[in-house]
Amino acid sequence: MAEQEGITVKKENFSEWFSQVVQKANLADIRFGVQGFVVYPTWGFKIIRRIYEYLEEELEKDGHEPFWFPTIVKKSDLEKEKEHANFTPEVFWVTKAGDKNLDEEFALKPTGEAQIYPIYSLWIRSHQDLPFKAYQDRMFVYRNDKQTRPFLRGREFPFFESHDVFATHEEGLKQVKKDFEISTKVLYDKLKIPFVLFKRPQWDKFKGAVDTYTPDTVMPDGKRNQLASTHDLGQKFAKAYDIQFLDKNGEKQYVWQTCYGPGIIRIAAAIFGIHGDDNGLILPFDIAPLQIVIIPVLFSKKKTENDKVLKKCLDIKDKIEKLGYKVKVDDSDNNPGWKYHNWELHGVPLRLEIGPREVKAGKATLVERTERKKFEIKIKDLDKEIKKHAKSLDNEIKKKADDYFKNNTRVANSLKELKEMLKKHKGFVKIPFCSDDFDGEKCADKLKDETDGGNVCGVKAERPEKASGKCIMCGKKAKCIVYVAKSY
RNA sequence: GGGGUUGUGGGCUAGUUUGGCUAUGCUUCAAGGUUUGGGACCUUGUGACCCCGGUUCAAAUCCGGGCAACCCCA
Repeated sequence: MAEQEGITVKKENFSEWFSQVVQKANLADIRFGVQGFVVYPTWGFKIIRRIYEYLEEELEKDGHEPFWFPTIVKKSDLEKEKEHANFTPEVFWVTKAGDKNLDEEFALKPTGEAQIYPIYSLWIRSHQDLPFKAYQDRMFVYRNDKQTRPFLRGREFPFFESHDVFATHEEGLKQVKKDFEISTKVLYDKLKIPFVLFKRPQWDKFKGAVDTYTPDTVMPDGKRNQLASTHDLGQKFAKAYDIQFLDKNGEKQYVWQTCYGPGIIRIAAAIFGIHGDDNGLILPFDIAPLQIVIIPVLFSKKKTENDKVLKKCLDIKDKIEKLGYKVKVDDSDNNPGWKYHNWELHGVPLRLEIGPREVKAGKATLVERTERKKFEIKIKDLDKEIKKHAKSLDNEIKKKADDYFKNNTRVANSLKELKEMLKKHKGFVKIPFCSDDFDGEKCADKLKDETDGGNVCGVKAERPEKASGKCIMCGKKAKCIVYVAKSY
C-alpha cells in the first residue's frame, strides 16, 4: 500500500482530523465505491480483530459459547419481529437467484434476533437447557439513510452479539449486570475508554426490549458515541418466536432473554478519537498490531558499523519476539525521521532507536508514543524496560482519557444554561428532568428542538442520581437526573 | 428527513467563470546515485479529467440524470 504523508490538521479540527487518521493510518479505505461499505486494510482490521478477541475472551469466561448463523434472514422471520416488537428494519433485500425471482425473499441480516430466535425455539426444550448463553461475530448490514462515515456510521459493519436465555427474570437481570462488568473490563480496563453507563429512556430504548442499557462515551467533537447495548428483553421475543421450556413441574413456560451487542467499529472509533493526538493514532500497548518498532540509524560512510547496527537490531528483535511481543525492524530506505513520523502516525506504542552510539554502549534509545521522550536503556534490561514503559504508556493513555472525560460532564439547572453549555461545551450536560418513562418524551422532543439536537441519553444505570428541583423543560417535579449530549 | 458543496494519476491540486493548444504543480510509486540521530536531495520513468446521455465543428469546462464523498440543519 502507498505510504502516506502525516496528518495536516490539529486534532481540534476533529472532523477533518478523523478523516485523515482513518485514511493515513490505514484504518479504512473508503474507495470501495458503495455507500456505507468500506474496506478494512490490515492495520485497521488487526485492531478490529483484537477488539473481537477481547470480547470473545470475556464472554467465554462468562460461560458463552460461539455459534454462527447465516448471512441472511427470511422475510417471514423478520416480519414476525416487526409485528411483535414494532421494529422496522431498513434492510437490503435479496430478491433474485440468477435470473429467477425467489419465492420467499430474504434480507441481508441486520439484527440477529429474527434469525436466531426461531432456532432457539427449536433448541430449547427443558429447564435443563437453561441458561443458554451464546454469541456470534458477524457483519451488520442495513440501509442507513443518514450520512455514512467510516467507523461511525456504515451500512455494513463488524458487529458482535450475545443472546442469552434464562428460566427467570432475575437471572436475566443478573446477566445485565454481568454485561456491565464485561463492558468495563474490555472498554475501560483494556482499551482505556471512559464511559457512562446509561439506562435509556423508555422512548429511546430498543423497541423490543423491556429496558436498554448502554455504555456511552463522548468524542472530541462533543458527540455521544454509543459503544454497546445490553437489552433486557423480558419475554417479548419469547412470545413472538415461541421459545418455551418445560419447568421442573413439567409446565410450559416462556423463557426470559437478554442480549448484548458491542459495536465493534464504534469502539474502534472511540480508541482512535479519544486517545489520538496531532501526530495520529495512539494505541494501548496490548491492542497495537505492532507493539515495538526498531529503527536502525545508519550512515553510508560507516559500512562496517552499519552491519553491526543491523545485526544488533535483528538480535534485539529476536529477543523481543521471544518475550512474546509484536516487533519489527524497519530497515526500509527511508531516513529515520520519516520512520519516526510514520510509526507514530500508526500509533505504535514503543520505539527503539539503534545506531552506532547504542551499539558501542550496549544500549538502546526507547521512546513512548505518548510523550515522545527519549530514554536510554540497557540491552540486558530489555524485558524489564519494555514492561515498565508499556505500563507507563498505558497509564499515560488512561490518565489523559480520564482527564478528558472528567471535564466532559457538566451540570445545568435551566434550559437557558443547558442551551449555552451545549453550544460551547463538548460533552454531557446533566439536568433535572421530569421523567425517563414514556411521559417524558414530549420534554425530550422539545429539548432536542430548543438545543439544536441535544439528546436525552438516559439516567445512570447503576446508582442513578437523586433528583431535586424541577424539570428544566416542563417545570414539574424532577424525578431523575438525565444526561444530555448531541449524538452521531 | 431537509438544504448545500464537491468529484482531474495512489493522495492533494491548477485549469472550469469566458468550451479549442502536448492538462499544471506537489507528493506517492519504480529505477539509479548522493544521504540518513525528528518528515533529505538529484536524475529518469509510470500514472488522471467519476459514469451515462445531451448541446456543439469541438466538452475536464455548459445542460440533464446516475453514482460517490464531504459539510450544515432537523
